[in-house]
Amino acid sequence: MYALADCNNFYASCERAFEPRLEGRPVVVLSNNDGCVVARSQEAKDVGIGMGEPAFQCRDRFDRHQVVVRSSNYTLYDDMSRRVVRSISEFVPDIEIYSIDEVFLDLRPLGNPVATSLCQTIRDRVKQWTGIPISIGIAPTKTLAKLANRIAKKDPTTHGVFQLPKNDPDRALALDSVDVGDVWGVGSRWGARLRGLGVRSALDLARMPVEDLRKRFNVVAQRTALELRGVVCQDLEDVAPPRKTLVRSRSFGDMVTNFEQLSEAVANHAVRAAEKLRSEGGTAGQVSVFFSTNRFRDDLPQYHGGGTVELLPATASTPIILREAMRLTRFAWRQGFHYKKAGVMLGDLSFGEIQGGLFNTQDHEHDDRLMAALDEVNRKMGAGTLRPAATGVTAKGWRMKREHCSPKYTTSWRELPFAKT
DNA sequence: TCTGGGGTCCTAGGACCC
DNA sequence: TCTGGGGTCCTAGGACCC
Repeated sequence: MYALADCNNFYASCERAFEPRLEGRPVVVLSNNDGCVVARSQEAKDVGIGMGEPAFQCRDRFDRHQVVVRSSNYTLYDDMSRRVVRSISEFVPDIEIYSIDEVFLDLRPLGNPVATSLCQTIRDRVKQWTGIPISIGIAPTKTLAKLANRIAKKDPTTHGVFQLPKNDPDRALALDSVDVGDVWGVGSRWGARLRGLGVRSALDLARMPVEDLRKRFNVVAQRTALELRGVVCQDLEDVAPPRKTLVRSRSFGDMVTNFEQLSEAVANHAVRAAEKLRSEGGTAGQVSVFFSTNRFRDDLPQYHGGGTVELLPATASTPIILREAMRLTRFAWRQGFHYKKAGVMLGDLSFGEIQGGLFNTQDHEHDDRLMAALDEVNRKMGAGTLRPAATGVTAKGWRMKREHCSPKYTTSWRELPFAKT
């Protein structure tokens, strides 16, 4: 048996955990740049605010229902996520961290009869220790655990924990209650195509001939259907496979029309990407730069530019990555467009042993020591204390909007919450 | 005026190898 | 009348996830 523990309305719940007065009120959290709604409390869902809706289209509803609006505070959410995971690991050692708000649990070593009551205990403790409400679904495959979790969230009689029934008629009933588009692995495109074939529910999908799915869709769709039948196709990944790419990108607060501002933004992304890569102990064999205009502005000419170069030898050195990123930017730059977004992607990553080139006689020790010193200063004195001049000093034009951000309650001494007596 | 950011996997087709 | 067989690697596009 597997279980999926999923935090309810995670970002909104994090905001609430430190501001109890938000309990019972509609709360939404916006994406970077205060652009779209990315999390909603139950009350916000109830007044019809959709996932992913642009904030400016919700303004009236925000006012009408006195919705509490927050910019996203990933420093807080990352730390709260860590706390939730640590709490769950006290009870179940074999886990897979699937996303910032989801954890798969391997219940196989534990035996079946205790599963539901154990998960009920986990749910209560996580709430008590972190303030975050979670729901847990229990089933023989990950896809079914996802489905069971959905039922645990929707049906109040489950009290947040639902184990998929073992006997056939009851299980069929549960599967039939879930829309095919809500199955893990079925997105909006496949959902529409499946409905066109008369497949409405998770049960219909489970009963579809898998060879058909393989032919019409692909092997991923076939696996999804098998998992719905209780055939394990995806095991728990308790050690995370090394990442293959690392991206840092942002939309700009305002449109950018001149080269200096754009290259400043790219420089910042390059520096942050290199820092992140070093913090994970990796090196990159490839760096890409990309920038683009605002795709929603049909009245303006569109342009997507960028390029990629190899890094030989692979490196995580800020000066080298920055130099290459700046070269790519100069090369791909076109005058006369209104730019809205830029980013840097590091690829061909390796972790552990660095691949040395046959003709590489360069000495990296100097660079490694320099980067270690840089990271140490920034760790002690605050991010960005030491940085290349190319990253600029004003962030004019491209700085992102973040007008409703809560404090870093759990990671900054200066921002600790106060309890008033 | 205002529309996020960061990932993975699969498939098909083309280039290239012997 | 007639033009092999078997492979790998890379890329772009499309789908999915949170």
